[in-house]
Amino acid sequence: MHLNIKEPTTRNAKNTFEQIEKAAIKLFYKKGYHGTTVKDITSEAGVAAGTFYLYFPSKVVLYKHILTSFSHNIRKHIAEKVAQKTSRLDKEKEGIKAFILYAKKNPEMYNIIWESLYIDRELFRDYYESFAIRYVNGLEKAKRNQEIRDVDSEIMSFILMGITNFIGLKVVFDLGQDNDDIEHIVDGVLDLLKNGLFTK
Amino acid sequence: MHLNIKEPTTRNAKNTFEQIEKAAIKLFYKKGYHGTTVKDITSEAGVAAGTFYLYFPSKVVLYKHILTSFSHNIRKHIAEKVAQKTSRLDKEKEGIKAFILYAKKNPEMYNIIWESLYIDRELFRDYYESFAIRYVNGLEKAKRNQEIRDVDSEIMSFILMGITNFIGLKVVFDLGQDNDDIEHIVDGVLDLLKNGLFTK
DNA sequence: TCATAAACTGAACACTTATTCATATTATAT
DNA sequence: ATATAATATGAATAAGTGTTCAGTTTATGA
Repeated sequence: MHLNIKEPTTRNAKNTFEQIEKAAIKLFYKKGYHGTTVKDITSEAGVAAGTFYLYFPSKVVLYKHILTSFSHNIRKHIAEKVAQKTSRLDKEKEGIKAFILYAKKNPEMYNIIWESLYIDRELFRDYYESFAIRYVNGLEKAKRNQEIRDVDSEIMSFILMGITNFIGLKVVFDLGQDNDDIEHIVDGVLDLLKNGLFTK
Repeated sequence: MHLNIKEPTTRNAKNTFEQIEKAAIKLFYKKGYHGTTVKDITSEAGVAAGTFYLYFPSKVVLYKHILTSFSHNIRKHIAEKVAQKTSRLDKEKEGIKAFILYAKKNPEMYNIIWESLYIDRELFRDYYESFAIRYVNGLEKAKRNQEIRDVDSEIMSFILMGITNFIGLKVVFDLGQDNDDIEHIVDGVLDLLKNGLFTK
């Protein structure tokens, strides 16, 4: 996917570029993609409207650029954290924890990734489908090592993505209570993965 | 929440009203709220642009009306199905199944409910927070009956909502494979709730 | 120092779109 | 049958917004 973004060369230009990115992330989060005008972005960034088009050919390209960047960062962040652990249980725990902490620190991520469903449905599909594929690989490996039971990996990957996403949603939007005790929340998830929900 | 919708009285007017609703659901699903114009809706409904304003004071009010209606219907549908079962395990299974089947039959629901995050964040909050409260009540009762383990009900309710939502997402958007075998998918979820993920 | 390129400006343009309203048609009830 | 209310029309309006561009400022390198 070529976005035709003009990368800045000089230091000043790099700063302008970054100010525009930063302003857009802030505003897309706060007011959504459609609720944010190019004027809003350039004002927030402290530059003139025309400056926007020195770097980005259109508003939607800036959005895609930010989405791609977020998508990249969250994956990388989780992968790095998970790689430090050896057992699948520890990997799962670390992955969930990393996701939630990242979401808490970057609350914009949610709005921006989910909003892709209403801006470019293919991006949305790609994001979750490729995330799922990665997950399936990890689960298959764990199955071979007999660390996890003989589950349908693809279904399980969507289950696990659903859990982390909705727990993240709870934390980011502060739905319900006790959203500061991340350890407790992660333990709650791990408890289910270890012991199930029902009594025997 | 008063939407100031003018309910139609005569039979013909009722038909017009419904055509507008139907057209809007179709188009909001296909092109999103912002991608759909009032002209689009009235054309699809086969009426003139001005007719829209006989019934709805604005485009956003129509959206809220549809969202409220969907939100009502899905809850009622699940509640009815769940009420037929006695054990918590059967209730959970039936609830998940009902949600997925409803989502498959009404794929518009997803777009429309999730899009509320970008149209009226309070509606989004209310939807998930009240859904969670209902869930918590059910889980607390099951805990008292010792049908489920001593889990944090609120965390568990977001876990369960996340699972059903993302499994629904998979089915509706046909992500990955085997999205026609709903029984198999539901069994996959129940397997986790019964036995957890990890080997002992 | 000075020529050249890069970066920036902001008013103007072109287009879209939610909403209004004067007018016309259709249904209802007496 | 006819007055009245309900329903419908669609062109006009008014406001907003993504994008362009001619002109200006700033940085660079020889």
